[in-house]
Amino acid sequence: MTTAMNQQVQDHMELFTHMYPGLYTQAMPEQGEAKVRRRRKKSKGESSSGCARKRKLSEEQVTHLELNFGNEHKLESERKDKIASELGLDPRQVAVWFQNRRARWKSKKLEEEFSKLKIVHESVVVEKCRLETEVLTLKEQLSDAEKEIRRLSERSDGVSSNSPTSSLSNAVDVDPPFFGEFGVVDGLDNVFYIPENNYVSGMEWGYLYDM
DNA sequence: TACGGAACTCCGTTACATCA
DNA sequence: CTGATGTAACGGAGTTCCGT
Repeated sequence: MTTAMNQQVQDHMELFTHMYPGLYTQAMPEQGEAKVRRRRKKSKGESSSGCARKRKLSEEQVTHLELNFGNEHKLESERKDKIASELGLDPRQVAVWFQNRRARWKSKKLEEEFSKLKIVHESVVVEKCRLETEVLTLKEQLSDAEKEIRRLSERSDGVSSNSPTSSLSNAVDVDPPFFGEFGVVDGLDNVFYIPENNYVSGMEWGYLYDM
């Protein structure tokens, strides 16, 4: 359909609304009838049998409603009547539009919230994987370190005066261990290992020594 | 204070229009 | 023609407010 035709149809519809303001509410019961309302039934061929119905609001009406919705999502009675009279709609239509708009807004908001949470969840999963890998690596290193300690202590059994422990300890007192080396603070109970792929900054190194 | 009714909300659903 | 999608409108249940 062309734009001109669209405009023509819209104009026609607007005129129609002004001429028959009650048309779209004819199926709506009065407030007192609320409790005896029945489920709507299919109305096959209703539109083709001369009983014209306007299903879509005009662009102008929607724009005006959107503007009002942007200001305030809730709709007080006075405001509803005002908007309805401004747009030539039934107040009930305005109320229904706001209700549906709130529902759309809510579901959109939920979708956005879901997307955000999904991103956070994905990054947490990645971090968890990384930490699990790190734990495995550290366990391996710990096992190696324990083996090395055992080996050194076995060797030191014969040479007590010049033990590797004391020499390692002396080395630590002078220089921090290079990456991939063992360090010892206050004896064998505090042997630690600096992996080659682990960056330890000067500050962190200081904390290690403060332990 | 308790109660009933009007008027509102939300949720789920239905009916219809439109489009690919 | 048909299925998917968007949206106006409905039905029901719950809540709030107000008069009696």
